[in-house]
Amino acid sequence: MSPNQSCRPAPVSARDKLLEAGVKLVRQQGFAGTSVDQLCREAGVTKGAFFHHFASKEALGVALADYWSSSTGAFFAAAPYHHHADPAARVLGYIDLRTELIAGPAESFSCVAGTMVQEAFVSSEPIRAACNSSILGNAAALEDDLAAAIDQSGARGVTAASLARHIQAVIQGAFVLAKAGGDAGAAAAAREHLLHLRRYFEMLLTNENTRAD
Amino acid sequence: MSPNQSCRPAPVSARDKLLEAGVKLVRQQGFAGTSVDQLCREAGVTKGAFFHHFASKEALGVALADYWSSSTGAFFAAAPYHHHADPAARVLGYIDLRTELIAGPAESFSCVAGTMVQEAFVSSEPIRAACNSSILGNAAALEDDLAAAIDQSGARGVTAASLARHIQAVIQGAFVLAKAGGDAGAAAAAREHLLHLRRYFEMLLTNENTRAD
DNA sequence: ACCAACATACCAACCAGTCGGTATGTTGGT
DNA sequence: ACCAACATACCGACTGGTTGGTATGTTGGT
Repeated sequence: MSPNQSCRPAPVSARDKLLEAGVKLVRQQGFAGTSVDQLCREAGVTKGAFFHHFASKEALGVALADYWSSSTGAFFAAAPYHHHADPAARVLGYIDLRTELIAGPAESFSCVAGTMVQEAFVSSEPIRAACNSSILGNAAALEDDLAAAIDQSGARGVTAASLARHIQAVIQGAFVLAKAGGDAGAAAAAREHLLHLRRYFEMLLTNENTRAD
Repeated sequence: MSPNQSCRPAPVSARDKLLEAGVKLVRQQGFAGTSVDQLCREAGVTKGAFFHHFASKEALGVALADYWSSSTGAFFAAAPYHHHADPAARVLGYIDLRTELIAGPAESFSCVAGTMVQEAFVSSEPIRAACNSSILGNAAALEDDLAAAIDQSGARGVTAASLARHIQAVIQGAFVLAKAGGDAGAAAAAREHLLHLRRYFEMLLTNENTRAD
């Protein structure tokens, strides 16, 4: 869940500017660590505009998760990995695309929903639910391909839903360790986790042992 | 990194009480979302005591990561999985132990360092470094066993250091998704990610193909 | 007598949220 | 073509409560 800033159109309305500011600031400082005033300053709008568009700071959090969902969802839906004929190749193509997207400092490739939910899952049920939908939405987009790949390879003991969620878990974990590691080599280290994930899926979905039965 | 509350001795000094309060509150609300007043209330001490023991809120964050490091480090060092003769069995034993520790609501098994670093990795370099040490400390404790297991199995293309860090990444990712998923079934879903991790390691370290060369 | 370990009282800055107001449409009756 | 009625988008000063942090005690062990 991290197509970077440049692939979204420049925001025009105050609402869009606030959401873009939210993406940037929440990635850097988290949700609680970002004040409404800061968001307004970053967006270049006033507090009046903020509370005209959002009933509360929490409401912006929910809207931010939804905004994140739809912009990343659109990005992956349009990606070329869907064109592979083989379903396993489509799954590996997705993992490769996610790997390529990891570059630069952690705050430029990490996930807004994953960051927000860590702080808000107890204190705000609406934010928790919105972040869950965002992450699960990314997972759901892979389930059909995974189901077909499992079917084709004859892999046993795994379900498409579980594998789809696992991909998201590894990505989120890679983001956490990248943040912890600091700027130098954060992206390279994060990519390595996706490489392990890829190897797991290769063994699971294209191994001759499981394919044979 | 989550031996639960009950396995630590009851805190006596105000400093220890504050650190225990920090574990509980940061897990639930994150670092920025937890105020000094709240920490004092939870610990049953006054603000004077807080600033007697910690120069600032940031200093408590650093101390909290260190406290978390040493208490979890001691827990895993004493765990019985070390007694397996086979190094691969020791690695799988660690993963199994981590799996067993996942139970109840997410705030009772999630990682303080992983939660803190998500918010603080830009705004506080000392906290970022302390959290990184905490996570890497857990990884380092596994490296010798992993190196031996790789050596024994003949697995190629992986290093002990990279695999050790990958285990921590999957654990952190499982925590993020557990928080997002909400109370119902959060633990069971998180355990499933460790099952995928276990399967990866089984294939990598005990597979006849790689073992044969 | 001294000092670490606390407690109490307080402060300036900042917080989320409110409110009265303005500028710029849009709509529908005549 | 005109205008009253209403809607939308935004402004920025303001408020009451909270924030991290400080200054000044008090207490009990040695």
